[in-house]
Amino acid sequence: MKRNSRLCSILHILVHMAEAKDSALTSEKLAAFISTNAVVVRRTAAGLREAGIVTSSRGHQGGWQLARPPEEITLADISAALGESLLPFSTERESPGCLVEEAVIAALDDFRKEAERLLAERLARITLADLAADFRRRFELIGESTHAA
Amino acid sequence: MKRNSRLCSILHILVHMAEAKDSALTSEKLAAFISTNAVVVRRTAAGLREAGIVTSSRGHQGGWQLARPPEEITLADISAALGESLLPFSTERESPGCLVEEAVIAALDDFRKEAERLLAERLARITLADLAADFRRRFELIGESTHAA
DNA sequence: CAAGTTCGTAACTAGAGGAGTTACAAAATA
DNA sequence: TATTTTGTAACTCCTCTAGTTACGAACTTG
Repeated sequence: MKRNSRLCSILHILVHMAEAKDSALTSEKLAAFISTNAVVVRRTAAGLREAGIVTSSRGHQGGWQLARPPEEITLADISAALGESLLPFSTERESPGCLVEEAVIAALDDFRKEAERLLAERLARITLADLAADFRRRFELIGESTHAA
Repeated sequence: MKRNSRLCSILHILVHMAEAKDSALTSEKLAAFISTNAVVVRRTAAGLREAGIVTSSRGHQGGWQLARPPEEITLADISAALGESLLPFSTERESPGCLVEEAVIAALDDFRKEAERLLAERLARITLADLAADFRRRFELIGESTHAA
């Protein structure tokens, strides 16, 4: 898993979970989908579990599943669960008391607030089911997938 | 200068330049405003110069100035000159041929495109002159600034 | 023209952050 | 009970970026 591609990787494995329907997928299998390590998957997926997006179970036949139907999971939910802002610029005080800095920070904070609202609104329109449907459309057109769900 | 605060820092020194009107500010002075090193300022400001936002001159009385009136410099110009997307998530292929991945990447790329358009549109509404005006408003209210322009 | 300023840039160091890895305990199931 | 699988801590490794040092080039002023 390369840098800054967390959202992309997570969506990838979540769509695989959506396709797997009622059977659980192990961290090991999920990790293979995105060419990474099982521990990395558990680590990241733990955040999704806390957000109520996936569930995990141990032991035989254990693994990961969606906690609710993919129609009810939006990209906004997932993005929020990852806990990082999509706009990761920071507005930290460097020169306490400088009024120029205060004006700049005020403007940027306003912008960030508005921008995050806009982005979340857009992301909330896309569900995991939409992605899964697009996958199936591609599958029917081309007829193969290197690693089937 | 702390991580991910480049836009904020750059705006800070640009507003100082706007306030300095026709006299050039040295890298040394600009660096002090944002508690960093003169070389770091030159490095970053070089990008702004290439984008036609600032000019630099060497020797006595040399330093940095805005290349055009602050009314004509928008935050969108500056953000673009910094060369980094405000949405730094990446969509790299991990599993070539996987149709799930293709569907995810297609959706994210669409989202990114639309999001960048929206953000640029918002940033284009704010000019350096707006920030400078807000600074002066604050200055008149409180009446002091720890490091005057 | 000489002295002093200031930028331009290359080269290196240092530190932070995140992924990858190993190891092992805990829980679940067959 | 044996096996599977998650949970998590601890560590290494890699990459990115800021910070720093050093020195040459360009410019101004007296």
